[in-house]
Amino acid sequence: MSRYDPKEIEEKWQKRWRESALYKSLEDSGKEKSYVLDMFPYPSGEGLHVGHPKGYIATDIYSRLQRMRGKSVLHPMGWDAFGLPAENFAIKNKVHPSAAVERNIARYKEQLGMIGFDYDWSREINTIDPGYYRWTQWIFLQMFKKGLAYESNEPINWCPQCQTGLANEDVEDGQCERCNTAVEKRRMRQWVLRITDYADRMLQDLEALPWPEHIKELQRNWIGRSEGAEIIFPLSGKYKFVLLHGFNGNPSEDTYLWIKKELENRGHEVVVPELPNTSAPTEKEWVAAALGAATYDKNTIVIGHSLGAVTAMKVLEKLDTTVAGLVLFGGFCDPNFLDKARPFANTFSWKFDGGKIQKNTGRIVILHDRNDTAISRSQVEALSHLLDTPITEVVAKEPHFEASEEPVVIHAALPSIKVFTTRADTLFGATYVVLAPEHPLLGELRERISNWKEVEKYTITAQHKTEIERTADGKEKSGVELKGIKVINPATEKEIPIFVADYVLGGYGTGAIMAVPAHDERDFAFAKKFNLSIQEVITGGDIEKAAYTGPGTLINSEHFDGVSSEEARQKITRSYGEVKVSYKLRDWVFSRQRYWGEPIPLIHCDKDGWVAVPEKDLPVRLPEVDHYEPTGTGESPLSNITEWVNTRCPTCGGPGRRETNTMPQWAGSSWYYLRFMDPKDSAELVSKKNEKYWAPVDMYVGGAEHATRHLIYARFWHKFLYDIGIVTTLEPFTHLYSVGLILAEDGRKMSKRFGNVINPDDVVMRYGADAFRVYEMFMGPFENAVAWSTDSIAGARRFVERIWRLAEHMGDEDPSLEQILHQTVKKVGEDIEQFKFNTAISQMMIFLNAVEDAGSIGTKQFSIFVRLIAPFAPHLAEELWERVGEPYSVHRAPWPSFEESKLVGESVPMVVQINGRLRATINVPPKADQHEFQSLAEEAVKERLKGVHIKRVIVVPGRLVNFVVEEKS
RNA sequence: GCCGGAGUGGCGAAAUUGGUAGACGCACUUGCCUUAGGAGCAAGCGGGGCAACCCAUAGAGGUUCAAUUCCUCUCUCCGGCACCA
Repeated sequence: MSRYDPKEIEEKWQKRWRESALYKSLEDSGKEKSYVLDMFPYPSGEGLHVGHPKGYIATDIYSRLQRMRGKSVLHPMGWDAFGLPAENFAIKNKVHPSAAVERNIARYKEQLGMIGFDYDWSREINTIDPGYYRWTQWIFLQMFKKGLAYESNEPINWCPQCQTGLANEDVEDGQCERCNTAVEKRRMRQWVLRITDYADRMLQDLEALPWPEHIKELQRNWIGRSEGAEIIFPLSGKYKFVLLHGFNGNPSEDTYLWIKKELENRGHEVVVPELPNTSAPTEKEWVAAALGAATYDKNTIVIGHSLGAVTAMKVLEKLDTTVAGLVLFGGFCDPNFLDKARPFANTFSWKFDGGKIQKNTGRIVILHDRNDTAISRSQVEALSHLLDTPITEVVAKEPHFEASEEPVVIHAALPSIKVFTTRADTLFGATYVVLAPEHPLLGELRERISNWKEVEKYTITAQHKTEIERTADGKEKSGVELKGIKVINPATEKEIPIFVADYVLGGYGTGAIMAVPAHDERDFAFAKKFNLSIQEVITGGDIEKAAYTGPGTLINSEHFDGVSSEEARQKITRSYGEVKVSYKLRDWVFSRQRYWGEPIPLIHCDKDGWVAVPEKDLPVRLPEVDHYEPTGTGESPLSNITEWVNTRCPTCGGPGRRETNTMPQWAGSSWYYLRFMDPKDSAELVSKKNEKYWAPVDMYVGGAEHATRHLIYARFWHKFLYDIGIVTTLEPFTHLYSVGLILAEDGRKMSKRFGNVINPDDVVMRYGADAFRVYEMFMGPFENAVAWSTDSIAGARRFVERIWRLAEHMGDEDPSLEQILHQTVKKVGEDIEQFKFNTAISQMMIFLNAVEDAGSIGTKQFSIFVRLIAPFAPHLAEELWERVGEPYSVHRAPWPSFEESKLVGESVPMVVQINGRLRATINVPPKADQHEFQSLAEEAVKERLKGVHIKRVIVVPGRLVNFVVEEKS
């Protein structure tokens, strides 16, 4: 037999596999399917190092086993080529990203090709392909249409190095995950995806997933659900309310009477003027009547319902003074109603001076009833835009707030601070309230805050701090009291002070907390520093020394005294607040101010606002440009391409401007696994038929670093696609393993920087692909991080060569090998299923040792063994398969089966113990009965049992006999 | 600080309804073969002891005839989150 020459046989079989399309995936085979997937790479300029293929080898072995088990296998590969890594590489090397990507992909394919993977390359996809990103854009549009994509101006993370906004998930320790630059907070226009709407479902469905526990735990922590209560702390002070009724209304309607009574009960003054000619109102008459009915000053809050809201705005336009608040419920600023036209469309002017209204008003509230029958969403959005005020969406008791009681209006009318707490039981101990520096109420109350300058300075400083500075300042608390205003603790009814402090985060809960210094460590530190009162309300600690955060019994809490904190939490929530759930997960900031990404398919029209690009016009192609460097201004480089930006509004045909931000790196990878099922389909994202056949991914393998990014995003998109009927499974990935890192021989991470990178090409050249594959799988448990060892790979090569030489020792079937062969068949199959490749290989080594001891192996036995090794060393196995005269290909040969009866031999070793200590090992027939085992054991240790008293005998059939003895006295 | 996971020879590790601790491999030692070997073959390889045996799975306790495995406490390492109310 010839010398083992891996290069020769590997090239030979790789060519043959390619030419015979051996690994082509078919959906109409009538077979059971198995979808095995690797997290597809972004093709970086550095090429692969030996760590990258580890996961690919595992899926390759797994998918080959599935194929031999008679399944129809989908094991595809593609490229995640949009995003910062590719773009930064291109900028650095002064090439166009698309050219760089093309070059890098060619290199990757060459490297992957050498290792002998069973990918079906006819299904290759690339996220930068317009035929692909057309569907990425399409998914975004479906989200936009469902209100899951929204425009926001909240402060977000900004990386000054990459010059783009980032999602929460892209920030690690306050640094940009890509370039480790400290991120800043920056207020800018963004598209944001409402991933938090799916938080609960993602959490719930996680439970049943058979994923590794550590990955599930990472996701749970990242989503960070906590149940608590929202409690309203009203601002102290008395107001005069002017309540303006609507079209066809009058002051004695139940709704208005009820609102009036509720406010008066709280000690406020309420005026409800009767507006004239209510079935044929005119702006002139109504505004005059409203102005004449009351004096307006800084203690006035104007409430307007429906047309009364329009009147209220007109009133405010005319005032020279500032009022405390403006509350609009069922309001609008154009007469395009959902249901029917109304006669005042022409008797009111629909021009408003939004700036003036804002200037004349402290606090503006726009209440919109989700079920309103007259007011459309776009009408409220226009109103929101006019007054630069977010919409407060609620569900009224009756549509358009027409029930006899509408508590949401009272809540909105009274200036108050809503806090989120998980410790409602400590409400009586809340001695102050703290707002986050971003809290909108600060600006709204500026007229009434006597130290506004100081407060403003603090908030600006706090918001300009980077996350690193904010946490580096550490546990040292800072903050400023809002002088001149106070809130009322709803439980104690006492006035308590309000602070602004950056230990309260704007993005979490309501951005405001009730501070309970006696029972919260942070509040305790803050109260000590500012000398605030500390009120103990839970027994069990010593609040002189420290906050007590444990459970206990309530004290100083009026009629709740004596109740356990557990129980009080529910009771107090019920009395003073409502149950609420908060998440650490933030909505997904989805815009990037960079060139190399999918254009967001929206057009802005002055008349219609943001309009979706019609589906027939997708994809919105990324324009070819010479200069694509980031602008740094917060605008995407695309904004400079006027001929691309300027377009027509798809709705009205008027002038429109394209959205110039692009999508983040994670967009294309959030659904790519679906496209592999049907990569060429131009009519559908994925055809119903193919989705039904292949989905979900049965086995998914990739790095653990994706647990809180890609795997969260993909699960979110999948659930959305489920909701709109594109996919039929609740989860995208059934089984998941995270691949353990391969470290360099020096124990550090492999990196160009350290000069310790090992290149797979060199390893394959020297040891062969099969030895390389076996070595990587034998290094240790799949999920462990292990250091590369050149010494050890020689062992893998030795193993491969010993198998090669086995072909020289073919003879008659050797019955002595039967038992161990069947054991090996069983173990290798089971271990591959469980990703325990290291023990599968060790079992094959044990078998090989046994064959060498026996001196020869039968042809049939050899053919079984070749099939076992085929997933691990596919080239070697194919060559040996051919040499023993079996028909092409071993990779389509049936996986061997084992016989239960052959797993056990004529005799089995059994342990004999005395007092639990090993005293003999004997061979016994496996099927003997208890007494036989015992007497055989007794015989073996006869001498030792002389002169002792046997108290007890434990017999584990076929395994062990233990004599419990004591010295005869 | 909180939440996960782990700790077994010189090294990677194996061993689960509790039942021979260290399989398999690397490195190492000795010998054989060889002009030569980064090849092959044979033997050895946790510690102590001439031996019978004894000790040993991070440490301490416990349950059990029997514990790497179950329970309690402590220590160390890795990963994640981190002022999340």
